[in-house]
Amino acid sequence: MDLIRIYKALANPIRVQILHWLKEPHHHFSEVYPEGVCVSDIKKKVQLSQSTVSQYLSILQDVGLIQSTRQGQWTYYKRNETQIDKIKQSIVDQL
Amino acid sequence: MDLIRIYKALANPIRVQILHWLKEPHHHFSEVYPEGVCVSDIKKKVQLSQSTVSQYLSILQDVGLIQSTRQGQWTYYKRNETQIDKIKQSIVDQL
DNA sequence: AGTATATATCTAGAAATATCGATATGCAAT
DNA sequence: ATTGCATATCGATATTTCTAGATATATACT
Repeated sequence: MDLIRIYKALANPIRVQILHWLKEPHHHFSEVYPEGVCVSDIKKKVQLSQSTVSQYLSILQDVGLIQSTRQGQWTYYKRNETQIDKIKQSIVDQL
Repeated sequence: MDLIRIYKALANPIRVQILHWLKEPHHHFSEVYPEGVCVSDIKKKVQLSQSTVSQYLSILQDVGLIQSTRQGQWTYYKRNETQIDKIKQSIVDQL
């Protein structure tokens, strides 16, 4: 687990915001599937282009904070709580 | 407590390294005072210029991870464990 | 006063990150 | 096959971070 890359992923307010929304998706998105929330619904809530949102989600996924499921033309993203718990533990241990 | 600024401060391997050395300063530095370790001793261990090291320490201090004590011409730095514990708690709560 | 040492600050160029528009890819429906 | 979405990727530019050298500041010692 590369903590530096994780800190870099978290060093952006929008990415942290997205992570926060996904904590309680039903409070923040109208359409929530077991696989998560689709990119365009996340895009609606941030004032950023589709390409930026897609990249942000990739960055979060690359370090394990979220996971994706492709279904047809949609990609659903949700938090990877198991991994997040490991990351938290690692931060607490290492910091 | 501004977590984004904290994540930015931590998004650099050298700064994290310094923080780690200061966890057990006696294991990593020959001269350790109750006020901490001086800048030039830290500089000796990283292959970076004095100005960069000084700036890195400022960044860490600005977000509360370390604290400094000026004594004569020396500035000693050490971890701010109280604040670090609060930061850890905040990360665990927010993430 | 003059010199040496430790640290901080300023300025600037290089490297990395942010961000967008355009394009590509893949799927769905006609 | 073609059209229309949803998402991903590419290429370019703007912004931020990294990093060093030069300079400033403060202290210590002759």
